[in-house]
Order: sequence, then C-alpha cells, then structure tokens
Amino acid sequence: MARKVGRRGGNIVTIHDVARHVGVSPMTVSRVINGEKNVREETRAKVMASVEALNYSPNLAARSLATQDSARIGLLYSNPSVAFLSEFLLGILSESSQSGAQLLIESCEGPEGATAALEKMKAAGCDGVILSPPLSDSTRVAKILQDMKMPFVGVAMARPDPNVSCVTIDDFKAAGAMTRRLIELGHRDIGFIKGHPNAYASQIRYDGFAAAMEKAGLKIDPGHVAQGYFTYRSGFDAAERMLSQKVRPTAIFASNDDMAAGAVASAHRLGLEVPEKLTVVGFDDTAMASSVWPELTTVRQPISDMAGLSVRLLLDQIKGHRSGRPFEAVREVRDFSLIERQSSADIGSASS
Amino acid sequence: MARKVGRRGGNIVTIHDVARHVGVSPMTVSRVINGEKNVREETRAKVMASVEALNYSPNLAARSLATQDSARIGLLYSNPSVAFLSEFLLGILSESSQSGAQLLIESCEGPEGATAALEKMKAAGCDGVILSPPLSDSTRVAKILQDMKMPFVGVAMARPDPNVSCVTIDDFKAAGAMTRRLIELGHRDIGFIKGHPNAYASQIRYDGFAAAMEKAGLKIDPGHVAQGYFTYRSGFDAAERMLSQKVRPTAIFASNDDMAAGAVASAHRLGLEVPEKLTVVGFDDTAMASSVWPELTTVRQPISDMAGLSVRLLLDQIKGHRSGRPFEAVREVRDFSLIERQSSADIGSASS
DNA sequence: CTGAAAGCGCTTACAG
DNA sequence: CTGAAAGCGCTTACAG
Repeated sequence: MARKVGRRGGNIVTIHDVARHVGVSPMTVSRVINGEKNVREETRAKVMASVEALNYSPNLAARSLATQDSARIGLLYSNPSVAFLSEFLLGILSESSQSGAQLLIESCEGPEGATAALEKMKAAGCDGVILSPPLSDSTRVAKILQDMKMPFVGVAMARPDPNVSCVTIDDFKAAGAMTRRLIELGHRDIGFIKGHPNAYASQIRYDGFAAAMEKAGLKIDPGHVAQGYFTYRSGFDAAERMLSQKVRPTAIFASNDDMAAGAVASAHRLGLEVPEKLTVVGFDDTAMASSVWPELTTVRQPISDMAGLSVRLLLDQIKGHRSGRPFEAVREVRDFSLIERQSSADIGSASS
Repeated sequence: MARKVGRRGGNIVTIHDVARHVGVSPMTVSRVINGEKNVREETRAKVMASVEALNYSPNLAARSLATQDSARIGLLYSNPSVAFLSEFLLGILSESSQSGAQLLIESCEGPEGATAALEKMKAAGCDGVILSPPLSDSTRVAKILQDMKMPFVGVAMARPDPNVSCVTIDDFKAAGAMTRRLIELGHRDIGFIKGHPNAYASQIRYDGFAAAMEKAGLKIDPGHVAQGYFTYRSGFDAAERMLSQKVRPTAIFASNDDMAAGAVASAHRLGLEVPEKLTVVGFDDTAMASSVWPELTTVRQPISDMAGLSVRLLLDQIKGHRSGRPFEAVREVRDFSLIERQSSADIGSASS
C-alpha cells in the first residue's frame, strides 16, 4: 500500500522518484520543474508527465536551503486601518511562506518611532524590510534605511522616489477615474473626505479628484471637502458636518472604505437613504467595503497582491545586494479597478 | 567588515559558528536551542550567551528539512464573514510559515461541495486538513475525512465530538457571561440576533443566552429574538424589525460582530443613540468590532491564536499518523473574554 | 552529558 | 543537452 517511507515514516515523492520513473538524473528533473532552457523537448515532456503521474511537488524547505535565497525580512507598519493591514499581511505572509522567507513584524508610532524598530530588525538579522503606507512615503524612514545600507521596498507609495523600489497603483488616476464615473452618473456636487494628513496618498487622491472635477468644468464646494483620518469615526463625523449644511452634495467620495462606511452610517442617521438620496463611494476595496450594507462602490487596490509582489521584489533586491550587484530601483505600478456595488446610483444627467 | 559568506554571498550565522565560538559541537548547540534535557547547565549557559552574542537564530528551512515534519496541509472553508476569515487565515499562515508547512487553501459551498474539494486536496498530496466553522461542525465532512483516513482538526467547533480533534472556546459559557454582564448593567429586556442556522455555534450561543436569562429569572420576549445570517445586512434587518415594535429591548446581543454593526446602523437610522438609548454587543472581536463607531463591546474569541494552534495540533497528528501511533483526539478549549467598548451602557439596576 | 557520521530534498558549479 | 559530486544548515540515531 505504502509507496516509500522516509527516515521516520511518511511517504513523499521526491525528485529522485521522478528521475527514476523517467530514467533521467534528478538534475534533469530539477531543470524541467524550474523551467530552464537546456532540456530536450522530448525529455521535458516525459518529466512533466511523470511529475503529473506521481503527483510530485517540490519540497520548499529543501529548495530554499539549497538556493540559499532564504532571507529574513522585516515588515514595518504604523497605524493603518485594521482592514487594510490585514489584507496587507495576508499578501506578505502568503508570499513569504511560498518563498521560504522568515518574517519579522514590527509596528511603530509614525516615522519618529521607526529608528528604534529598524535597529531592532537589523539586530535580529533582517536582510531587508517592507514598508507599509504611510511609512513608505516617509523620506525620513527611507534615509535611515539607506544609511543602514538595508534593502527595502515601499508599498502603496504615492510620492515617487527614483531611489526607492516600490509597488503602487496610480492614486491620482484612480481618484480621477472614480470621480469621472460619479460625474457620468449625473453627480455635479460631489463631496470629498480626505485621508489622514500624514499619508501622502491622501493628498494625491484629492488632487486626482480635484483635477477630474476641474476638467469636467465642475466646482468643488469648499464646504463639501472635509478632513478625515481614515477611520470610520472620522468619516462619520465628516459626513455629518457636510450633510447638515443647507446645500448637500449628492455624492460623497471618501478616501478609504472605513470612512465611506462611516459616511453611510451618518447618512442613515440623518434619514438619507443610500444610494437613493446620497451616493457614497470609498477607496481600497478592503473587507469593510463588502461587509457593510449597502455594499460599497469603491476603487479596488489589489493590496494583498501588491504586498506579495513587494516581498518578491525585496528578495530579489537582497539577492542582488548579497552578490554585490549594483542597486537599481524598480517601480511597479499595478492596475486599480472600479468596483460598482450598491452604494452608488445614477441620478440622471441633469445637464447641458 | 563581512563575517562569513555563503556559497553565493550573504553572511549568516549558523549553528557551526556558535559551536566554534563556544568550543562545543554543533550537536550540543542544537540540544540547547531545542531545550533538550541532557546538557550541563554550564554548557547551556555558555551556548545561550553565544547565541545572544552572535545573534544566531536557526534556519527554519534547514530545520524542517532535517526533521522531516514538513507537511502539506489543506485549509477548507465555506462562506464565513470576511472579517472572521481574514483573522483565521492570519493565524494559519503565520503558524504554517513558522512550522514550515505548505498550505493549500480551498473553499466550498457548504458540506455538499466538500467532497470535491477534499478529493482535490488529497490528490495534491495534503497530509491533513484544517476545517473552519461551520464546516468543522459538519458530521458529514468529518465522515468523509475519516473514510479518507485523513488527519484533520476543526476550529471553533460547537458540537463536541470525541472522535475529532479541535480547538474552540466554550460558546455556551461565553454567551452566558455576556448576558450576565448585560443584566448587571441593568438590562432586563434583551434582544438576541441568532447566527446562520447552519452554524452549530449559533444554536449554542443562543442556548447560553437563554440559560443565563432564565437563571436570572428574566423572560425572553419572542418578538425580540430574530434569525440572522452572520451578515451585516441580516443584523441590520433583524434589528430594524425588533426596534420597530411597540416594546423595544434596551439591549441587543448579536451572535457576531458584523450583525452587531448592522444593528447599530439600524438603531442610528431609527434615531436611537448607541449606547445611550440602546446597547448593542457582538461576538468574536473581529476587525469589524473596532472599526465601526461606536466601537463594539463584544466577546473576544482568539480566532487567530486558535487557528495557529490548530495547525500545530494537525502537524502533531500527521506525525503520529505517519509513525503509526494510534489516533487520539484532543480538544483544546481556549479562554474567551469580555471586551467592553463604547456600544454598551449601564442603565442602572432598576430593581431588587 | 557530549560528539562524529549520515541524511533530509534540492540546487549550484563544474564536466562532458 | 545531461549527469556526478558536493553542499545548503540542521537533526536523528548511534556511540561513547
């Protein structure tokens, strides 16, 4: 019944089993599964078939031990929305377990606390670090890391820096696209709730909104722009102020989902149905967006993919760093997308 | 400057470096870091000091390769709340990356779809599987796994089964404790929103609530008990029905946080301040609880710890299974705790 | 209480 | 295009 048994039981298919099955060396099998060039097509096919038949899949531990590209990476974050962070973490964890990287997670209170956290990581033997927003936009944190000669990559950076590697979306374009969509739905007076002032993305998102409004020849009512802090509560309060004015916007664009959810709650409290009486849209497409009701129309930012990619980028950079390859910053810009759910409605183009 | 360089660069402290530093064999160092008994206290101390000094920490890949206890485990889930799932995943991912386990994640539509997903896992070489609720309570799914002779452990099982390993909290007690707390705050007419009918925990939580009410000599108004489905929307609707009646409860206990958040929104819509006019409490303490405003008083279930523990239990079980050790189910019951935030208020004990 | 040998499953670097 | 050898960092099993 049992196939093969390891030193202490268990039956696992190894690269040797496949090699024997095909009648080649383990080396050749290794080449095939790693997609290397120098293998005869016929041999490749036979190996593939065998891999399939024996249901072989490589032992990640052995691989990362052999390749030596197992690294220890640190993740530094500071007070983001829980929903954002957990999606972020999911991406990081799943990629780092795939790549056999060891993870060290630290939080800090803004850029000021970063030094201590970073020292700690260095001491713990981290080979590089991932920065979550808004830390990724801090020139101060970047400087510290550069002085330490520590490879790092920023996620969701809004301020492009030719010297740092990052993976982002184009916040300006994304905010613009959502704004245009709202205009298309007939909205003319659109309120905007800004994100935390220390997050650079907040500024860019507002700029994208403002630019799209201007391009459409629409005015932004200063009373319909409010400062938020990325929290539900701040979105709630901001919307309450905005909606208690004599003239109300017909739509509110919040810079993240938590604030949008807060805005919806506030509208409900004031007896305004969403989306019948007010359209509310968010940004990020975190769990919050699809957990509340009505579910939120929002800009999808593929947070967990971006986080995963940042791990791969960092690992690459660490490899380069170790082998003395000169550093070259990469900027990966992912696509955003507009997700239309139930919190937005067409109010008919009342126009020229 | 550089300490030691591996085959392709990088400077990592290995067990050999520590051994050399102390003047013992790598074996001895290994014993110390694994906390084995047979080491002279003096030797142990020296090794520890050296580990500290050189900032050594073991290479997980090498360890799991050597111990052979690297396994492939599957995680099967079906339609839970996103907030719950993401905390669950966090625990699973972080523990499995620690233990060097490979993870395969599949979802299915209820117990019916489980067979296919499980076959797939088996084919992919999974050595065992983790079941999230409500799948963990399905006798049908348990049966399939047992027939496959596949080790598995259930998380958050409400229905104790002497033949299956699991990690849970005592839902009955937890619901009872929250209920007593509400009574202590002066509430007499407490509404209850049940969870999804196919989740066994829903029933148990209600039972715990009912038992505590009865023990306190309080009646449950049948109009103040509503069926929910663990979603925000269902909590919103249930609360709306409950709060539109002539007699309203002064508190609502929802079986999870998403529904509690929905209930708060519904109360707001009806012009009822929370917690001034209505206390609302939830269950689980997921991200939702602390994301909304007012933040939710809730029963904390350490989901991510529980999920992590389930991985360790499963790995243990797989090891036993491999070595032919007879199966013995373990039931780990973790502590819950009451988290009091801003959605609950003391309305004064109106009574003897 | 301590150590020398062998092996975990894979890959790199070197030959052919 | 393919393979034999050696090594990644750790632990098990066996001696002493």
